[in-house]
Amino acid sequence: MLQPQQPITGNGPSASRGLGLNVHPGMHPLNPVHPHSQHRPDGIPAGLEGIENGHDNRRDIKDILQQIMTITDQSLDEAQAKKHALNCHRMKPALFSVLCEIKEKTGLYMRNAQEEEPPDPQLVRLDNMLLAEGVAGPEKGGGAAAAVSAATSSGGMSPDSSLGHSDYKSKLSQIRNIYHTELEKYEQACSEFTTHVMNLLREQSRTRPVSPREIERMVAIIHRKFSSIQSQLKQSTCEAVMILRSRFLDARRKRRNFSKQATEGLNEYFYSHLSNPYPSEEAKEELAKQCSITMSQVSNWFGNKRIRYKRNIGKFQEEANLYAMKTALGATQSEESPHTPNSTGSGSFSLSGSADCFLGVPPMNGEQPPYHMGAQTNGNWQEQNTPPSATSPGSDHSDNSD
DNA sequence: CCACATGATTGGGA
DNA sequence: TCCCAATCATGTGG
Repeated sequence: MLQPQQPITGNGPSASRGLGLNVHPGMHPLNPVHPHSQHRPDGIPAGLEGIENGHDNRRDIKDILQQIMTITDQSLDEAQAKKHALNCHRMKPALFSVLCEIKEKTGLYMRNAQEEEPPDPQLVRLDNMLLAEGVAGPEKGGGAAAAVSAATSSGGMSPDSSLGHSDYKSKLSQIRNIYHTELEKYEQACSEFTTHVMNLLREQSRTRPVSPREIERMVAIIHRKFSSIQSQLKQSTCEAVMILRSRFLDARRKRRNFSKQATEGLNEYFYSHLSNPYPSEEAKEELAKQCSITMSQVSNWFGNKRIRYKRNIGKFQEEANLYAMKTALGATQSEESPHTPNSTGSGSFSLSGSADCFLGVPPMNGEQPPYHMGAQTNGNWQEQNTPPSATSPGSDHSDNSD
């Protein structure tokens, strides 16, 4: 493609002697001038004897540039050879100084002002989450276990769910392993690529000015690129963990009925405070402790209970009677009831409790509802929506609204 | 498998 | 923030 009329395989001595930095003042890196301005005939070095004017000089440089530009089109061997030839070319120092000049003029040196990259908040979030889940960070095994135990304790699950735990843990460690191998791969690729680029730059620094700062900057750019890939890995790992979590730990999906004692305790409270079945914070806490469930579960339970009781009082008559009897028995047998006072401000729980229940529980059979729960429930908490009596065909609590 | 029970979630209101 | 009401999703008994 290019036909150099002159041997580009200039020998070392001729190169250093020819266009040596000290020969052509215009080419001195410390005092660079534009390449096209170097046409002084008296500056012609020994290597260019035979060429009389600057016109040929320009041709010379043009040739070199062309060779450089086309070097990528050639095969590796070819390019390698050409590279070597160019490196030894007598005009190389001149080119170098010109490049220095261009670089200085275009201010490339200065462009590294912004190098403090702010930490990506998204990445930080992912890192934190992976750390919290026990995927990232040191192998402590505490992450998964802690998460599981937290979920269990809050769910009030029975120990039989430990089966799910081991499954969860093994799946999590699987994710963890994949994550770490991938991460390692990325890191290795990153460092390989970095060293490669650094070597390249170092080599290029022979022909063009490359400051260490530039190398640093390039390394930083490479790291940024790789870290964006890494953040994708982290993102997908997070997603996998979330899916795993939701599958194994989502309380809703893994709903467990409360234990019999827990339900009993809750029902006891409910029916003994039927007039105002809204446990205070302290009462909820107490119930939660007593039933080994969380406070929000207590709240949920009471919310569900109230609405379902209200919706179909007839259906709950029997249950109400049962608990009324229970509390009544407890109250009569021991004046001091074992559980804590309610905090509804209604004074002594035992009294109010039994009162609540007794008021509306005359007979023992819940079949006929001759008594009206609504009557004794002075609280208006259930008076509003009795209209849809369709749900309770058997119960005649239609008049409980008064 | 079906119907019902039940704990949890959600959206709106006060 | 609590509660209600509706709804979801699972548990359970027949």
